Amino acid sequence: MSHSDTSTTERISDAEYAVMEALWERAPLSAADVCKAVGGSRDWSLATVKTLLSRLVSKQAVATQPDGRRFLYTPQIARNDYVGTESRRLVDRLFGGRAATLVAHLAEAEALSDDDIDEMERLLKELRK
Amino acid sequence: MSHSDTSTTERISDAEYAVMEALWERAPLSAADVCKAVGGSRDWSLATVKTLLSRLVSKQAVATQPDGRRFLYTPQIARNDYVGTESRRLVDRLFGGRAATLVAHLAEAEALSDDDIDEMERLLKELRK
DNA sequence: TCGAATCGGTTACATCTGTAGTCGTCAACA
DNA sequence: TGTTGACGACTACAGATGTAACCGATTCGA
Repeated sequence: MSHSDTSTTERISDAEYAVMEALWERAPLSAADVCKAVGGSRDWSLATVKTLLSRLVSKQAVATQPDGRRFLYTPQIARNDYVGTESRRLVDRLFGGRAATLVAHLAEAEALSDDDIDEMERLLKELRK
Repeated sequence: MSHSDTSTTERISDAEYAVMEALWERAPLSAADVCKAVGGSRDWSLATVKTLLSRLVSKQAVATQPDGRRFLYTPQIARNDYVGTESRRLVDRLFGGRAATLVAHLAEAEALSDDDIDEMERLLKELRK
């Protein structure tokens, strides 16, 4: 585990993840802000958002910072770390750890755009350097 | 959705997935067989395996076929379809649908072996054809 | 200053998930 | 032929998850 130990890896649920997205996007937010921010994708009541936020706080995935009346919430885990962990999980689970197999599946499913292909080639060239 | 509509996409849980793995591997199996087959990774009682199997049956992810005394279970959804759907889910959720971004993350996390890189390059060359 | 709008915290509750025990049945063995 | 196993079906139950109402405190507008 060479990287910064990724904190106490408590799983983040789907709904919780949507909240994290909002937080990663727009720095420190109040519960109401988050509610508005995710309003597009999910139609949650403020109460729901507050529940998700407290759960994330217990999981130490976000930290609170008092701001007079209310709290401002800030992600405690980097989006990069989370995304990395999740990707790895999937690759391990579904493809025996072989990322190439994942790509093969996406390819077979025609799930790759020309841009995707271009970018991946660029990436691989970079890696090979 | 060009492929055979992937059935009523009921989510398959982690534990259920382990059972599916066994079934995908060794064709039609009895509950006891499955129990033995997954014995390596998970240490489940036969009862647990039976519960998971019935849930999978309700979800129409596996079908039963009477074999005298017992049932034989067979996957109803192709491993390829499942894996494809899950990969797509992840890419959509975490990378805004851009598979290249996934690869970028795996790369950054040094999660790609040389073999992975080789194979991906081969794949991409193939796709570009 | 008094009521309305906010806040965070607490409680609620149905569903899903992981894990397993119990029950009725039927078949095979003794 | 009666007993013991093996089976599937049903039941159980704690923890996670999705979704939200209620409550007490506070602040802000009238």
